[in-house]
Amino acid sequence: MDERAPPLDRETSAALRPADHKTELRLWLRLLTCATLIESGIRKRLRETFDVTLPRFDLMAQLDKTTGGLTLGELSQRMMVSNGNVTSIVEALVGQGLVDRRPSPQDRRAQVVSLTAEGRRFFRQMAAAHEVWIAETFAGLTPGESEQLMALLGKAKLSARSTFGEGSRP
Amino acid sequence: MDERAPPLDRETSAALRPADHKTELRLWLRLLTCATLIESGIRKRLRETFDVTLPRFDLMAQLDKTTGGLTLGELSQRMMVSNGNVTSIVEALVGQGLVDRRPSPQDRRAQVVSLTAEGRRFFRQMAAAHEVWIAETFAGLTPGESEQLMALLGKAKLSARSTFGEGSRP
DNA sequence: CAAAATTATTTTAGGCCTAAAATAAATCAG
DNA sequence: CTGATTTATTTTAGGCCTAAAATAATTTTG
Repeated sequence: MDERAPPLDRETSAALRPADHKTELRLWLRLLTCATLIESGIRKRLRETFDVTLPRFDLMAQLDKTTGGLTLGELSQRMMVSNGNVTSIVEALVGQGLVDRRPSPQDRRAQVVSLTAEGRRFFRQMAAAHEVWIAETFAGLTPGESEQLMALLGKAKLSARSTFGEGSRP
Repeated sequence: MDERAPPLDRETSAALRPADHKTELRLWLRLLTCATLIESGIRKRLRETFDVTLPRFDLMAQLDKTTGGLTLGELSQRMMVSNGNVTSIVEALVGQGLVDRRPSPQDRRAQVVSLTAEGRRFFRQMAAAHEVWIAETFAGLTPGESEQLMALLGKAKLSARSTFGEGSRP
């Protein structure tokens, strides 16, 4: 009996070899590069123009979207950062007088955070500039392309969520 | 003479009002959410499976792509992080015996960093798992969609680079 | 009701990250 | 060649971030 294995055809050997996923890898790197590039740019402009950090801006943005404030836990979930992290950012913003923090009337464990009048004024000013910067960032895409990108990222988000589980932010 | 201004038609009033860029804003938030979601997932798996941090994995990935190593400056540029940051990550990896650092023969200011044999072995093992995780992450997209997303992110990258200036990584 | 489990937050230890200042070596200009 | 500039890295000060442990209040369960 012939002991040698028969030669494998192309399909079979490809199926046995661990599939390579270079395409997905490149896609991930490109997505990450885009995000990092924009994030650094925005961070720099916020610092230079308003002397504010990006996490503080983000936190204020969450508060500006609501009426009546948010608890630390809600902030943590929406910002997709850890609980303890929110504690310290809020601490800093309270120190700057931009944010208010008081115990929840319903739940004595919880703290409700909201923008002060000054905080809201300041945030709105920053938000206006921020909006223009972001528009500039994507100016190289036609409206149709932006729409497509939005849709594809929506699919990617669902796909990623299903592999890594819920990571908050609706 | 009639003192009242004539009523503005829809086009004109839209042109006078500062344009709103809610679409681009939503696009940016979605891009950021995707990146954060995937990054957190990968970070967690790297920690649980290999007890390694993402920045260390990234640094080793850069080294694995080259022969002959990279200087700290090259690493900093390719990883899109600050110089001082690279110094400390390399420091940690040298301590773990995964990476080698020695003065450049050409330039006495520069240090050349490369993977040790153990580092390369370990990285290759991680890279195999990482590749599968990323493939899983994008499994919800058809090949055609991945290709489209890749192209659109390419345009977005160019556009962002042109507004924020070069942020390295080709 | 009281013990157990859950939930909201804070604390702790440690790593990542940046900007800006400080070193030190290489290159340039006269 | 020498002073001035540029380049590669390190150091410093401070902020962000996480995981895990600790508190404290609420809810669930037996």
